[in-house]
Amino acid sequence: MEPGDMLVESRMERKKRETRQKIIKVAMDLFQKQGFYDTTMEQIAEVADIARKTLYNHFPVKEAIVDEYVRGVSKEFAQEIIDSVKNLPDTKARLLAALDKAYAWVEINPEITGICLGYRFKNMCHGSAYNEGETGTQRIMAEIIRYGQETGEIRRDISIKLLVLQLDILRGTVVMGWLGDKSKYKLRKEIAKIVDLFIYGAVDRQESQAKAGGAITEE
Amino acid sequence: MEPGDMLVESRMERKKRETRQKIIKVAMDLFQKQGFYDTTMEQIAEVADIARKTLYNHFPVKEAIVDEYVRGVSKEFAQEIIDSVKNLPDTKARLLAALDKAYAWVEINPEITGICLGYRFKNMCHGSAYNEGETGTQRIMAEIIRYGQETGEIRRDISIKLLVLQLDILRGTVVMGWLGDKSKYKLRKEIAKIVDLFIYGAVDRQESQAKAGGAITEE
DNA sequence: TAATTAATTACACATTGTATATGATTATAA
DNA sequence: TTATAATCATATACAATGTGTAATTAATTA
Repeated sequence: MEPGDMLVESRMERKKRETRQKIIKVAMDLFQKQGFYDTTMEQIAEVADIARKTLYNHFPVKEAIVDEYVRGVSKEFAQEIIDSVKNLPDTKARLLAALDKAYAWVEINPEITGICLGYRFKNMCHGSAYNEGETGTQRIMAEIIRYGQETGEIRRDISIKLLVLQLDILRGTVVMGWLGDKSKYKLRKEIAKIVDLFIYGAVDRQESQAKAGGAITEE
Repeated sequence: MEPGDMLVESRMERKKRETRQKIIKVAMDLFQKQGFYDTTMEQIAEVADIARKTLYNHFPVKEAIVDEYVRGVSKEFAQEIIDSVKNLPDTKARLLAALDKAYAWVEINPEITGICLGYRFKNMCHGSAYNEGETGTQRIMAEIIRYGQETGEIRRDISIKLLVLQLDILRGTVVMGWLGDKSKYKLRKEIAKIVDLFIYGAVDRQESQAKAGGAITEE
C-alpha cells in the first residue's frame, strides 16, 4: 500500500471508472455515426466488449450515457466561459455572452442536446437528472448571478439556487423549442428575449425600459 | 344523409372518439387502482376489449393516455377558474389564486401529475406534447396575462405566447420539484416565489419593491 | 350492389429493462 | 497466506414496450 492510497481511488474504483469512460466513448461514437435511436444497447455492449447486463449496471437507460457525456463536456468548458464574460458591463451582457458560447455547441450537436434535455426534464422530480451534481451551464449561471447579487444588480431576496433553476429551465425550453423547429426561430434572438424577461420580469416598467435603452421587441 | 351531417362527426369519427374515451376511462381506473407502472398496455387493451395494437393506434405510448386525460380535466375547470379570479385586484393576485386552485387537484393526484409533466417536458421539442392544443392551465394564464396587458400592468413588447410558455414551464418545474420531495417544499410558497420572480424579474428594484409592499423573502 | 377507404386485428419481431443465480476479482482480517 | 466478505461481471430467462406487415372487418361513396 502506497502512501495516500486511501485518498486516491482504489484499483476497483479505477477499473469501474475506466469501464464507464469506455462505454461513453464507444456509445457517443456510435450515436454520432448512426444516430441515437438506431444504436442499441446490445451494440454498445458488443463494441465496448462487455455484457449487456454490465452496461445496464453502469447506465440504467440509454439516455443516461448521453447525459453523463454532456455533463463532462459542459464542466470542461464552464471555467473558460466564466472567465471570458467576467469583464462585460452588466449581468445581462454576461448571461447573453455565456449562453451564446454554450449554444455554439448546441447548434453543432442538436440530437444529443435533445436527448439530454428530454431526459433531464422527464426525471426532474427524481434526484438523478437535476439534483445530482451541478451542470457546467448551471455553474456558469450561478457565478454570473452571484456576481450580479454582489454588485447590487440582482435581487438578494431570492436564493441563487432558485434563480439558476429558473434561468436553466427557460434556457432548456428555448433550446427544445428551437430543436423542434430550427428554421423558424433564431436561437440567439429567442434567448435574448428570455434573458430580458428573466431580468426585468413581465411587469411593464416604463421608466426602467427607457433607462435600459429599450427592451427587445418582437418582430 | 341527414341535413348538417357533414358538419357533425360521422359515425366512424364518433366510434373512434368513443373508443378513445373508453380507453382513457379504463386506463385511468386501472392506474388509480394499481398504479401507472403496474398497469400494462396489454391489460388496458384487455379490459377495454380491444386489440393491443388498436390501443397503440390511439395512443403511441402509455403516458399519452394520461396526458389526454389531464388535458380534458384541465379544460373542464379552466373557465370557472378564470371567472373566479376576474375581480381580484392585480395580475399577481389573479395568477396566485388561479394556480392555487389548480394545485388543489395536483396535490390529490401526484402520480398522474408527475407522469403527465414528465411526458410533456420530454417531448417538448415535438409538436404533440406542447404545441397541439392549448392546455386548460395555459388558457387560464393566457387570459390573465392578456388582461394584465390590457390594463397596462404587463409589458406588451413580448408576445403572450412566450409569457405563457415561461410561466407554464416555471409552474411545471416547481410542481416536479415538489413531487420529488413533498415534505420539504410547501407547494404554495414555492409558487408564490416563482410568480413574484416572473412578474418583477431578477433585477433589484429598490423603489418598486417598496411600492409592492415588500417582495417575498426566503426563510 | 360494388368499389373504395379507413380502422381493427392477428402475428411476428427487435429492443428495452429487470430479476436471479453464478463465476471472477478485489478488499479485509485472522 | 488463507479465509471471508463484498463487489463487479456475466449468463440466462423473462415481462413488457413499441413497430412493421398483412389480413380482416367496417364504413363511406358511387
